Amino acid sequence: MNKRITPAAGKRARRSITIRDVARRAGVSTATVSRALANPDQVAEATRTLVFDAIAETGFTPNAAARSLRARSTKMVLALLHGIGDSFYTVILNAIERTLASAGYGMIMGDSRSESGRQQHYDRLVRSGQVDGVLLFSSHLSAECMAEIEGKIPVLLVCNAMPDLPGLPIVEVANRDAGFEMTNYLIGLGHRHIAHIGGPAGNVEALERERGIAEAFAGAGLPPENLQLWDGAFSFEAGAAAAKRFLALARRPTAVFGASDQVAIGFIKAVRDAGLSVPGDVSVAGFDDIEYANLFSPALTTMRQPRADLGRAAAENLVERMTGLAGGPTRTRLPCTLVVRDSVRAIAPQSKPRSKAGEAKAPA
Amino acid sequence: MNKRITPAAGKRARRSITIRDVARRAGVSTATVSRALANPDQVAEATRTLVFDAIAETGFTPNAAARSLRARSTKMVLALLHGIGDSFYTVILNAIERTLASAGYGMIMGDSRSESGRQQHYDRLVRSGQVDGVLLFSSHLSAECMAEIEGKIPVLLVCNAMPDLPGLPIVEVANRDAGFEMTNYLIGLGHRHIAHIGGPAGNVEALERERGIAEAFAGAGLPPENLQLWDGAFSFEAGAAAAKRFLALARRPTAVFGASDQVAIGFIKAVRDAGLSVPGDVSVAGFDDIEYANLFSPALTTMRQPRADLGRAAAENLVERMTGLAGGPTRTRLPCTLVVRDSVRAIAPQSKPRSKAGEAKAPA
DNA sequence: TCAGGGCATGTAAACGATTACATCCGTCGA
DNA sequence: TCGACGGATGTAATCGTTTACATGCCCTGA
Repeated sequence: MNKRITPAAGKRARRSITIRDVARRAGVSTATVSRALANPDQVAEATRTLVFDAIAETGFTPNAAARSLRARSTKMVLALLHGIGDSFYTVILNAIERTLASAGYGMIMGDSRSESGRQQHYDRLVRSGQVDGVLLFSSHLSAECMAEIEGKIPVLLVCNAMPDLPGLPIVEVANRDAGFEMTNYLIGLGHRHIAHIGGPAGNVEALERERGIAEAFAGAGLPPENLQLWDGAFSFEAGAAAAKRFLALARRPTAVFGASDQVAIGFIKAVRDAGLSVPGDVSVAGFDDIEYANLFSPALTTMRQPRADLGRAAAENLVERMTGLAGGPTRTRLPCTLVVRDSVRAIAPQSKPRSKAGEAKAPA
Repeated sequence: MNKRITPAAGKRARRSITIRDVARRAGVSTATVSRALANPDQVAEATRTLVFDAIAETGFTPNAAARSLRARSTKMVLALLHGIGDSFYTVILNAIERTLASAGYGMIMGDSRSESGRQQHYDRLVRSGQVDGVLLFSSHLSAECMAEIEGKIPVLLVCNAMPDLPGLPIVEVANRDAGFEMTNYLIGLGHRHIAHIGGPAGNVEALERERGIAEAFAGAGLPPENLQLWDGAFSFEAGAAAAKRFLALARRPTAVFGASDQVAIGFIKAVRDAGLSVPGDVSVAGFDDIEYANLFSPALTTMRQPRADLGRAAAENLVERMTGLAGGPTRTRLPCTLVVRDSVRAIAPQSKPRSKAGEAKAPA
């Protein structure tokens, strides 16, 4: 009953506990142990407890490498970002990790900034069969790599459509609708002259929003020249740059809509440094609803992206694909919600002497 | 010379390209291919090019599972956090990923919040030999797991000393010095009544800082009752709670030092909601220098933690341990730097009628 | 001429699981 | 009573590398 430890045992590098040890101890074959672990109801009740006891006594944990080698599956997912530091993604990642873990998957995090052959590093990672699935946030694998794993390893885009990868499934936000709703809100508050600070050049998500913005603008019968769509980026700096542009304008928009909260905050800071007040002199809306949106002064009116939901949806969708269960929808769009705070205000009705006789709502 | 593809080849699930294929193509043995890859100078020049050509032609990538199984090393590291969403850690993680990747390691990110057997999940991950090293941020592996991997898999703490795990190597910031320096700075500005909003109960890092604070206070010959060390946490809410406490005080400190920027911001928000101004009525300093410290109004005076350096140091240290190269120092403390912005101001010399005759410096 | 020492390479045994196939045994229906 | 069947288990091949050991060769020094 008691295990004797041979005198030499302490000396030699102790071999790890394998399925054989368990099998021997339980008096069964390794096949039975493996089955007891993978399909418990395939082995007889009595044998099963025998096996589980032996496992508990030996402290056995199946070796992941051996398992992967034989079963051709690693239970790992690669999440590839472009800059891990971006606080927007952390909430999404959090939800992804949670969902993956409860499905038994681990998450490898990679950053594909191109310096020092980083992309090559992650190419190799997936080509060497180290992951069962890939989540692409704002970055690519190489084209060859994508071609090689096509049909073998599922790839899913998160919040970042890629025009050059049309076939890939994607989980994102209903960008058009979000742009539409925010613009309607601004128009409803009396704003007739609006600017949007866009995302980085070519960003499909931001373009979609602009589409929604333009549609709302046109839908309200406002003249297109009153809508300015500036190019930008999702950064603070882009907000500051837009502010410079804004301040130089002879006739300034009464409301500015940023492609992200960071942009909006950067804009507000810069515009305030120039002596203007927000929302006194100009209303500013953001996008995303990051943590600081509510802590900033003025607290930011913004469109909330349901980041936890996005993460969960992405992970669930990917898991379905990895387990071969048909796979969820190929394009998932979750709705945003308008969050009203202090950085946007209704416009005083002393707006420009209007030549066209439009509406004439009574001010509050 | 040309490879003929058998008619059936398209039908059957195509076997992956193995080292055998390369060996056959190059006319050498698999051992030679393996050697050409691992120790290029062990094989003759001519053979080497033969092998590399064959690799290029076949598009071979070594299978990670097989390699790990045989070589007993996965080139993977687990970074275990307690809440991935914490923006403080993302910069550190960024640096870690960068450093690990350039050393050929991948990074698995895990969150050990205890819900739904998460800890068990990551215990299993490391026990199954899936990683070569572990970085612990603010969380534990189970005690049994720690015992099991002791001496086999290096574990390193990052910015989070654990009183119950005394033996582990750690990379952190020089907390005592940081507390000391900030306090001296405040005292130098004329503050004689200071409060510190501490970290969560039992947090060693925050306690170290308090030690530095108390030493600076005592060193300046100030009465200990003028220093208040409140318990708290690193969150916004903790800042707001501290504000409530602060506002209820009959005689309020003139400077409040938060254990994190989030705490400081939470404090400022709450105190301002109550009608006070910062730094007009009370000076507030933070800790960390997160991104928003500079964007907040007033821009936060704070101690900067060199997060990128911390990450790099941690990763480098761990890599040394994993490769068996003796291993870096067991306790690394990087210095913080004082960042002066707008939330702290020199105190007007109309301070309380002092009973004790202390110093009598001339005001500026 | 030959032993011996390197070097380059090949042979084949691991690594530790999964799983197709074989085997055994008890039961049931005819 | 016998054959068929099916459930539980065992046997052994397999996954794709790495690496200890063996081999063959050339060269050098005695």
